[in-house]
Amino acid sequence: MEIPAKYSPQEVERKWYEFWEKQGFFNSDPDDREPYVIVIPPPNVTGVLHMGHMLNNTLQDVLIRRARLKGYNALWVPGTDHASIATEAKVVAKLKSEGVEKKDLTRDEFLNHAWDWTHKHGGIILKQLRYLGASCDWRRTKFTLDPDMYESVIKVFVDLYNKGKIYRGYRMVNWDPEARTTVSDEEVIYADEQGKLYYLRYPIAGSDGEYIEIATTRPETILGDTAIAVSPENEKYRKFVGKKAIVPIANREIPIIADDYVDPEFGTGALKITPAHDPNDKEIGDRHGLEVIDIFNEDATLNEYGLHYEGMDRFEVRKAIVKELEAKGYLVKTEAHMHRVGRSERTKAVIEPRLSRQWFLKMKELARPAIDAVRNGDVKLIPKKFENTYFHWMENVRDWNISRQLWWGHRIPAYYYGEGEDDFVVAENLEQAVRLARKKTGNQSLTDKDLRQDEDVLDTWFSSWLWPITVFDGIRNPGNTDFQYYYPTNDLVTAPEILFFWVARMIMAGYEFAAEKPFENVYLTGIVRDKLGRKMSKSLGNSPDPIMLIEKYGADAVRVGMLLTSPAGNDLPFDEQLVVQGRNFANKIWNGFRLVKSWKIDQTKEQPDYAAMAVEWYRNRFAQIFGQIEKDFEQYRISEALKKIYSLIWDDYSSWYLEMIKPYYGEKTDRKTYAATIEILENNLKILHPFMPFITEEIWQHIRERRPEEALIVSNYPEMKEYSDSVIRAGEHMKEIISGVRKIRKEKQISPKTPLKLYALLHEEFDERFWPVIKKTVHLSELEEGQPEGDSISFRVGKNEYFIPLEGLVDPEEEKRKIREELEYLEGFLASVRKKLQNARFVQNAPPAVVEKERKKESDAMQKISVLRRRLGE
RNA sequence: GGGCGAUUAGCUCAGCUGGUUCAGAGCACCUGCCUUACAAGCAGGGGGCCACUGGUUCGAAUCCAGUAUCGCCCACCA
Repeated sequence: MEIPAKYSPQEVERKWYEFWEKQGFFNSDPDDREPYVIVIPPPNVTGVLHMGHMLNNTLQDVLIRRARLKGYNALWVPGTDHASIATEAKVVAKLKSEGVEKKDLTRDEFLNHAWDWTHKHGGIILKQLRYLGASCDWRRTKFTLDPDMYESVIKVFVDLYNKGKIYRGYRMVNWDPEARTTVSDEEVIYADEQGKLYYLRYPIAGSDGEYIEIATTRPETILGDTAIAVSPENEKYRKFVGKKAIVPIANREIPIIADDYVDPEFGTGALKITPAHDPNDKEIGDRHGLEVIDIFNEDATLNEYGLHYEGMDRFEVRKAIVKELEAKGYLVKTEAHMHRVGRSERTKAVIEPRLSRQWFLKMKELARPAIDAVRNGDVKLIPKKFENTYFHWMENVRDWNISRQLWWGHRIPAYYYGEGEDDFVVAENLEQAVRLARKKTGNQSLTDKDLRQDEDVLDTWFSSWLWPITVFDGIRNPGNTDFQYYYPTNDLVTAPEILFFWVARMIMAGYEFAAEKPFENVYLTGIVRDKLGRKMSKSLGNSPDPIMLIEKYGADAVRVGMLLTSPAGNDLPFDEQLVVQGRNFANKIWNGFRLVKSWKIDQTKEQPDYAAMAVEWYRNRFAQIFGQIEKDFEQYRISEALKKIYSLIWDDYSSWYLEMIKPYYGEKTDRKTYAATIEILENNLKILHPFMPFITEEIWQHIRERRPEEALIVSNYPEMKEYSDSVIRAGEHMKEIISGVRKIRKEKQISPKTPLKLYALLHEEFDERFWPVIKKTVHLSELEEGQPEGDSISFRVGKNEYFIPLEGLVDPEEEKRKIREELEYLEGFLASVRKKLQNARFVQNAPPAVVEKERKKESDAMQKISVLRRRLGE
């Protein structure tokens, strides 16, 4: 069989993915094994894969594949989120481009369009995950608007309502005038923006030219003013309190009140109060029983309270009204002013605080068990630093506005039968609603025709907070086998950006609806950034297309590239170079395999000593590194684990082990060594498989014919083994000897083909079983103890001295200079050790083991020094 | 404004319970090599006052305090 010198991942990856899926290796059903479960953070149904998903899902796949190899019943549940605001915005935009306005459509018509869109674009991202190698149980794919999911969400709403945790409130909410919906606090992005502070004078009613001066950033809202507030401490304004001021232009009289909220130092010390358009003003208004005048329409144009500005946009009005105020002499001055402006995460529109009737969920009680869970370690956040942020948020959690003025989503199951505040019922369906409404009103003739369902839908997160429960149907049918077996799940891998949106709320939902945490560990990834440290985004165009990367370098390479430099919680500065490194690694592995495969076996040949030793050494080395890798995994140091595997395979296995056992040119290898090498290779493949599933499976299947159920993906993970420190230490010594010889060859330009003699003066023990390995690896003709006659070049490893006789090539002065240099260093070192030992306080206070160590250093250094002195003939 | 975290080689980061397994890795860089697995490679090499200032200690990259810079989160200053 001809194996190409360059590994080409493209067909290989397709082939094995299809094979795995067809064999059902991704599938999981309850059995008597211990389950290991991850639920995917459901991506937006119409989204496409970006670099953040790549990182996220690679991590999940690594964890799942490793668990599968370790014999767990591993399940990774995939799915998508309906993403109400994002998807609706896309559908609205698409319709608009076709000349159709949402407002001209009925709800059903619009939803039909939305479903069309979803069917057309939905699931692309799931297909893309397959290219990455994601080993999800695709049979279990869920969508948050699936009928069973929908039903669960509604059931939860009704339940919470009946428990008194959901209420309707007339509240100040974040209004996105472009999407014409409320958005949650978390969906508002605040940034400092340059604005202006306008100083305006309001005449005092009934006075003679007296006025009070206020400062505002929003002059257009004066039409909604219902008071002027000053600080009660403020001497200057005390005389005005209780009097009335006249709103410019509107010419309405409004009271002047005193309230502690007002900072006498800021602006003019007097504050105009517009309860309809500012949360603080609303609070002040509530305290003082002020009128509320809402001057805006849904799209933030002015309504009839805007007088002659009616119909104009808020920002145009701002410009216009400033001119009018100036013309009429009300404007005192304008100052530049930096202030924080909130914008909608989705539409970027400036958020308008708006009073409206919304549905809220009380959070305080729900938060309590979720706080405890993290505090007592039932749920662990990785890295731990996020716990502080978590607690801070949870302890100051505010009620959650769960209604959205959108159509795409779970429709709020409230049914109205009248116009009154309380003329509604909450029920799982219309039929029940009728029953409840009849009971509530006492009107038995009431029918479904008399009921109107609430027009709004629920916040997307109101369905995703149930995700780990609903994917197993744990709301509707908590007794079912899947739910009993798989819940709670094990690990969750997600971005810290949605710690509150999603993770915290899932923990709350877990305890509220399943009486149990939803997962044990939350691994928070970083943000993928570009080389310049900018967040990758579509608008910047700095994000590579992950699918293109996979096509160019292979999924294995991309996975390695993503993981090489991404410790938990740290941002990942992505550079295509990392993927190149991954690709090169794949090629390295491939060629290592080609080498082994090229060896011919001599069935009768005895195993040479060097090979026996090489095998022993590598097995020990593997056991050592494997232990470290397992520890890294326990601590979710996945990047570290990968780096260790990378170096084990590249350095220890390829550069050392394979070179050590490589048969002499033209010779065959013996059976025993070959078998050991295959076993070693297979173990390497097993620990690498979670990171690079495709190439490992490909090689695994090339090693020998295997039945389908013998595939690597479902094989068994290596066991932890004891290893010999002394063999590993001697191995390091050996590496140094070999490097020493190579260095001399290089310096003296001696071809690797020229045999050399090596003499060794051993002042400390060295495992002599390594001699044959050294002899072979650096092509020695002879190896003797002692010191050679005549000129030679020497080097030192530990306390031992090694010499290569090189008659005529040696410059004795040069040799002496090297020795003196080394002596100098050692003497300096010795002096520093002695200084420590002569310090009585050190000897007294330091632990005996440390002192002992220093003594050993001292004697070692002295020995080395005397060895070198002798060589100088001193 | 409040809180949290970071600062180690040109870049990205390890360095866990203070003591040569403490100054490390990968990439990048430099010098040789197309050596019969791999130039997507091999062999070798240079490079750091561990942000700054103090403190604790026999001993500090590591612990403490302050300063500076950066990042993140939270917050209603018009």
